[in-house]
Amino acid sequence: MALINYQDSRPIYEQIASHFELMILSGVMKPDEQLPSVRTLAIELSTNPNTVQKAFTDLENHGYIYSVKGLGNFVKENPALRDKKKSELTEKIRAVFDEADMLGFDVDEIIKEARALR
Amino acid sequence: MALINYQDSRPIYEQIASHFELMILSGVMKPDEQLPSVRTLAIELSTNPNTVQKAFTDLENHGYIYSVKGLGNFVKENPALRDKKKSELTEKIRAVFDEADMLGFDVDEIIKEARALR
DNA sequence: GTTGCTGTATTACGAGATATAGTACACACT
DNA sequence: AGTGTGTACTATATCTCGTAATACAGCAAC
Repeated sequence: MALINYQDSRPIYEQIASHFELMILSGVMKPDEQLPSVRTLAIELSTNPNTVQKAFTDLENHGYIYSVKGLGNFVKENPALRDKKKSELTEKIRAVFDEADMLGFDVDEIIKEARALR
Repeated sequence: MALINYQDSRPIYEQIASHFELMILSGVMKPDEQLPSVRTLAIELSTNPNTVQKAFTDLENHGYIYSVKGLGNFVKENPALRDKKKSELTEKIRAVFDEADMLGFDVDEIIKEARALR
């Protein structure tokens, strides 16, 4: 699994956070499951412990994980997060629909083409 | 029309470029119509001429406008741009569909909800 | 030709984000 | 005690974004 991509313009800490966000929301990582330690992951990704820590701090602030000093970071039980994520995706779609409308594109056609690409 | 929004995290030059991109693609601004001068617009937006110029340079590089030294910047005739923009919107939608799939969300339901928001 | 508008180029500076590096301390388990 | 964990802090470097000032070049109207 390519956790981060150096060609990606997004900051490394954000890519790390996104990765675990996906793992948690999709259920691949279960509640109370331990995340890799900041030092371990930093070595694995050839990056810096501080960068990993920033990703973990962000995840904690968003309710995805909790941390125990001396023990590690763990997946947090938080069912509401799935609904929140779904709302975010819906809003993202709505914004694109709006833009398509403003430009006079047929939204149904765009949906159809997007599906054909998969 | 609020051309730029200081609450928006996007850089000012990008917001300016997006604004005129929309004006041009939607047909509100016609081919050979003149854009405001870099100095005028800079004053109007309480920003710097260099910031406006960066937006205009980007627009020129993307084929939206052409510039004549001593005269100004003008909308370029370029019908292919609409197709390009449509492809971009389609790709954006496709990416969200993919993410929704990965998380086990029902794409049809998200589409329905997105439409209900408008 | 002068004036006044336009675009363009260049340099400099500052603030903030991103990332690295090193060090230190606190806590938990064995 | 030793090891691995999270956390905090400082310092440094680089890049982006934006501002600022200046200079030069081209077009049009007088």
